[in-house]
Amino acid sequence: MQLTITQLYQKMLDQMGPSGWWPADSKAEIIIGAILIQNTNWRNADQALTGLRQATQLDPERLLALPIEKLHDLVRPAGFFHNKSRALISVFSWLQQFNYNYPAIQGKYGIQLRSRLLKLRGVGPETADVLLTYVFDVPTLIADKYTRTLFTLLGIKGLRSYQQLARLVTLPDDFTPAMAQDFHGLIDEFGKVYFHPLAKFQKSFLAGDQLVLK
DNA sequence: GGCCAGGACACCA
DNA sequence: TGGTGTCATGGC
Repeated sequence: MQLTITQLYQKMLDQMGPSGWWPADSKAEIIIGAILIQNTNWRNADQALTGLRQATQLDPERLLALPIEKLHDLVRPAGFFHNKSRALISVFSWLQQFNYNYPAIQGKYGIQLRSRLLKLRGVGPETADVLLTYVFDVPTLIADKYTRTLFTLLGIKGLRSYQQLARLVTLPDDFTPAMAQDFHGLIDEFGKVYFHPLAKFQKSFLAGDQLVLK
């Protein structure tokens, strides 16, 4: 059957229940997790997150106070430890200027917030959208690999890159932050089950569905 | 032992 | 704008 974005979200929610994403106890933990998970599996990222929690309680000030060698050692299990350590320092140093007042930052930058986030070292399109959605409560479609795979299987063509999907699709105006957060969680949870291997999609509750963009 | 996992960036045409 | 190589780790 034909589904709009909103109907797709509703169907996934009905079938799967709320995703509970992003699983974290604080904004800082979401930010750290979003950086550690870049091109890495969650097992590796979680190892690094656990180490950082023991060392800093995931407190930004304590993280920024770590000697660089110590930070490298803690981030190492997540891979790309040079890049990710630098990204953590870049993001939290910036946030520190605003005393980690997330609503104030969102208010200051408004719709320019995404482009501001993209200037931070180690923050690309996907991480920026994750931060917008889960840290700043700005509903955003996170056009990651799972989302592109799912949308492609639902009949949308030309989604080879992040930008291609991000340009093509934006969330409907009636999407609340909670809905956008849950939607991304549902897509990734779905992907982990049904895209290994790809053929399993044909046995899923979305088999045969087509996505219509407006 | 090769392959992959919820990217970002520099460099090139 | 779009394509390619590089950055690192741990589990399967």
